Amino acid sequence: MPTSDTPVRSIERALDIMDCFQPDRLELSLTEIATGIELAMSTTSRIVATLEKRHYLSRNPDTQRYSLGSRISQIGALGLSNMDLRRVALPFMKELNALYNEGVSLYIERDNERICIERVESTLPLRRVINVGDRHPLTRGAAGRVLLAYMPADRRQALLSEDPFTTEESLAELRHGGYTVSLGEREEGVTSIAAPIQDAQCAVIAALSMSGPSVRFEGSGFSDKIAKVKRCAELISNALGR
Amino acid sequence: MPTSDTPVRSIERALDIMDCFQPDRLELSLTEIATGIELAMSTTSRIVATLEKRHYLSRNPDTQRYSLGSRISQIGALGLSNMDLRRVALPFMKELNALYNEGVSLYIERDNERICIERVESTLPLRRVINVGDRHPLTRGAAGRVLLAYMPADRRQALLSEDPFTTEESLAELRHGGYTVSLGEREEGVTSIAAPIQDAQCAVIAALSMSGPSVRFEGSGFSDKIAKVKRCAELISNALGR
DNA sequence: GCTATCATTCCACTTGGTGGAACATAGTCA
DNA sequence: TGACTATGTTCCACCAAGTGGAATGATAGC
Repeated sequence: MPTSDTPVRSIERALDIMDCFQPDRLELSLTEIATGIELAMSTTSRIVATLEKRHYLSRNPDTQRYSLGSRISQIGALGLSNMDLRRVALPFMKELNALYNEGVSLYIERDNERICIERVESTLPLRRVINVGDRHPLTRGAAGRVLLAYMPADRRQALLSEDPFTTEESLAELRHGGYTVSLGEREEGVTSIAAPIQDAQCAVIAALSMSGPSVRFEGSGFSDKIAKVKRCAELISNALGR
Repeated sequence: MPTSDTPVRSIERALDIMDCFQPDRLELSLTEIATGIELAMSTTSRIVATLEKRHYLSRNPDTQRYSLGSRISQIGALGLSNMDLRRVALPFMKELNALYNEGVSLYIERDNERICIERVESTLPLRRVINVGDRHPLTRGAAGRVLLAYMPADRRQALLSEDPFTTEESLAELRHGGYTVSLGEREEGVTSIAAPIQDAQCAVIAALSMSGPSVRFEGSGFSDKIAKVKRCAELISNALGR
């Protein structure tokens, strides 16, 4: 944190209020909250009302007591699913990046597209630039194909009918081989290798991809790169509890 | 919200910042945040620094970009597991309460004790008062016995060796019958009937209990009450996806 | 080396945020 | 049934917390 600054007091007080709620103190009265954070009732009331308005707290109409609101669950779900996945995956991604100095990225499926949620870039001047938050179709590109391969069949078929670039045969092959390769499908001159990442229930929740200029992927080292990408995805899956 | 009050502006701004993060915008620069909430860079920097200090946001040291912090996951988990269970259970609990006008409560296990996370009280003057947040042992009382019965055997045996009031035989009987009864075990003159609540994976995650003065539980209607408590617990389990 | 952009720090200004007091409501008890 | 207590709401005078513009620093790209 910037050294010259001090935290915003009102915001700290609001966070103090949210921190009052614990596994054994899921519901609190206004007085309990005020006592817990050692503030005047009027001050507490105003801050609590602000949090309630924004659904960070909710008030039980029967007991008039407060508990954490639905917005907490929403942003918590946002944090839990993707934050932990990214945090677990990042060290492995960095290792893979260090091996070849090529871009390594992590994709999940959202709204029938894939989204990059983490990436480690190449430091070489010629590189495939990828940004966290970038959205791409599922039907084109190696990482998209991985996510597509493990989708429910009806959803997959709907997407393939819209863009029949990939076939069910090649997706079956992917599931069998545990990886796929894209040669310039989305970007001319770019090669990508992608493999599935599984969670503790063996569900495919993400795709790991390594990509870069095709000129650097040609030659005898290609199958070594494939093996390393698959291995990296396996290591991430194991770290997630598979 | 109290009508005369206005929300605390600084707090709303902090919440606005947290609301900037979306499934496809997991990581944002300071400028992106400032643009998103239409505030000066200096103001944004100060608010962001406050949230970062409290781990509601975290800064990627490599990219200098922000994402939701670990504290979000923590309080989100607090909300998700118990909030949803309570919300799902409450309508059924109210129905059971309306049938007999006796106290109905919901318990989960935490740290080898049971905690009340929701309750609907009787309106009769003579009633067994129960408060959300109350903690009780697992070895005494109907709801505790339910949670005990479905614990891992080693943990259960450790608790039974400390307080051998209940036996493995009676717990086996409970598992077979799907309910248990307490006649004044924790409170003289109080009777409780409890049944297990299961989640989508059939794991017992909570105990439903109906309790009140023993004088109102005596007589021919008792087995009717038992059946209704079991049924209520089943309905809740089904609503949770079992 | 220069430029543009992003981020940090500083500080004068003002109004947002404060808490005490008054008031309202509900529950308890003799 | 009235007095008392506890909880929660509303009001408002006061002041310092919070603000944003300006200056400065850092970094990346050309």
